[in-house]
Amino acid sequence: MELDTIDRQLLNLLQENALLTVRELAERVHLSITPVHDRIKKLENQGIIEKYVALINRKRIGRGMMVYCFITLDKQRQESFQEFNEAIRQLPEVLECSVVSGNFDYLLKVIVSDMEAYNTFYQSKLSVLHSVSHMSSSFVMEEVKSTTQIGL
Amino acid sequence: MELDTIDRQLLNLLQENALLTVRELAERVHLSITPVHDRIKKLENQGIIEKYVALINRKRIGRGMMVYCFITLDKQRQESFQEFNEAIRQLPEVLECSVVSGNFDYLLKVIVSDMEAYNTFYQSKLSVLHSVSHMSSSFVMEEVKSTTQIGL
DNA sequence: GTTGAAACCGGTTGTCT
DNA sequence: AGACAACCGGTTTCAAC
Repeated sequence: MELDTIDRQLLNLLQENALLTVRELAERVHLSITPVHDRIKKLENQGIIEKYVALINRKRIGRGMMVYCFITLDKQRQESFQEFNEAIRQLPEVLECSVVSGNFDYLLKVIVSDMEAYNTFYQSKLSVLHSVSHMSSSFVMEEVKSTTQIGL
Repeated sequence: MELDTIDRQLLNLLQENALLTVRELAERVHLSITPVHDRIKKLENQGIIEKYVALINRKRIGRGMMVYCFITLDKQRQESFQEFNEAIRQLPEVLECSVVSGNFDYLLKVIVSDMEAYNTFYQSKLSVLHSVSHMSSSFVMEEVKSTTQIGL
């Protein structure tokens, strides 16, 4: 169950590039192919490695705008959160949504093509949700860092 | 340069699962292997597909805490932003960092093991940066949605 | 665009130490 | 647990249509 140094190295390498061959991985961690193969399968079966995905460049496919959205719900109704969560999961523009502590209830990361698209999204998909009581938007002007790699 | 329906389908499929074989992809988009192979290579060469990575479950490797951090810089000094950007890129705990519009300058997504680790990170790595003038933290209590897939 | 063939390479498995 | 070898299935390239 516990990860040793080799496992951590493998996870670091695979988070960087999932196409590395078992042979290459084996060379980098100074083991032979078999144990590396077994370790990777184990990490997959344990659910530590969740999936392998392609990351695409959003700007090159016309998704130049990224916006963080802060939302507060009307907490009068008990079912507000459930309803809101389910609605959000259906929206492809929302890549991340978390319930957070602080001055608002939710923090969303939204990706759209431009300001016009954001306006449409905002007015016809977000503000339309009954449970929303307050919203505010913060537009991304520069991405200083963006990675999926959890350092180990 | 423009993406057609087939390209978008391929990107959707590969964003969901990068291990799909060319044969499987070909079946799903109703083409033969050759053009699908060529299209994928083209998307890679154009930089539309940036990389293939393994996504790992942070909770299963002891990174149970996620925090959004809002930072305002002291703008007296011209070089503040450059310095801060470079410092942030070196911190493995910071997965995302953006310059944003609104009441603060930066929004960071930070991943650590627990509150103690966050406290250490906060005090010895963030507040230590000269350019920082104000900080506030918002702790993630529930991840409603978390995906890398940009819907096409 | 499609099909089919060939070469090559990596994953996978079994067996050995 | 790690090393070695054989097999299978995939990718990749090519030719022809």
